[in-house]
Amino acid sequence: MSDLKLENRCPIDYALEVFGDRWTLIVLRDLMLSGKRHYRELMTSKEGIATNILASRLKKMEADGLVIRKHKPEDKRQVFYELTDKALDLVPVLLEISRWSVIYDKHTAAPPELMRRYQEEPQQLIADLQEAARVRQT
Amino acid sequence: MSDLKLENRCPIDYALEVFGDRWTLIVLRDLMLSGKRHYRELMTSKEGIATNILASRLKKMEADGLVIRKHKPEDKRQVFYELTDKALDLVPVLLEISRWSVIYDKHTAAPPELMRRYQEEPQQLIADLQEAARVRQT
DNA sequence: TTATTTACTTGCGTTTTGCAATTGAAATGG
DNA sequence: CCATTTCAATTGCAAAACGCAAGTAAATAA
Repeated sequence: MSDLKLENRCPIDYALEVFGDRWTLIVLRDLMLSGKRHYRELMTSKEGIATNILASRLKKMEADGLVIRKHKPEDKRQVFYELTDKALDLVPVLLEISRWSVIYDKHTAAPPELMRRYQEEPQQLIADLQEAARVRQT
Repeated sequence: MSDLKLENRCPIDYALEVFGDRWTLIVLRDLMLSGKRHYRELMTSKEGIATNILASRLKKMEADGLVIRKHKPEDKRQVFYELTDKALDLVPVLLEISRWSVIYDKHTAAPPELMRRYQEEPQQLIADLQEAARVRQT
């Protein structure tokens, strides 16, 4: 309904539809690289996401197959968001973006050790970050 | 003035400020991979960018050091946008995003030959695309 | 000298965002 | 138990961004 040209879509265009807004990538970063899993944790990012925006983005991310919304059995109030393979496969994109930012932002706060590892053994770092994210959510 | 926390900025956050909106990445794609250089060419993207939005984005991209606005000597009406190294260094990001989209969008329109080359000799492909873009704008 | 092309700008209605207050369900404390 | 707190949102509203159509200025073409 919302998209009239489902066939032959440019890959950049598809990516923009899924995570091409100010907040989705911030949420993905926090889930994938900062180990956050709960709504209240995602609220604490220093970029200051508004609660209604966070809720709407998480809903869209679930619809797009990036996260799975689950309740904690021992406390049914609490919800945690599990990353799918589709989301975890964005780790290389996040790292490549970071590489670029480190070069061009003189005030960058990227962890030097992380970027050094990305330069020296990118494949291993990617696998490690994905594995770490997977372990967290079980 | 606009950014109060210039120091210690997350690399993802910096990237979002520079090209984290629906249209900047579309314009960069057209300039870098489709060989467009003129305003009128950028207007023809099938995503349908509005003329005022394109103008405002080009202005911001110039302010952010991604493009340089130049007049054609032989026709002073015409303007062309030259990519800086800062922009050309986003080629790996565009390719990595494309790699992801090709996997997860079943209606992808990515050129298969391009993606095959990216898999087999990524560094050479990146260099070739950057060189091709550089040659176009002189 | 009139028409056309090019690269925008302006005006305006619609949509999205940001902020604050509120809600409802579930757990916790007294 | 019953009141309070926690958690994950939702709602209402003002402000900003966006999308569309029309208009403008400078340069070239006819």
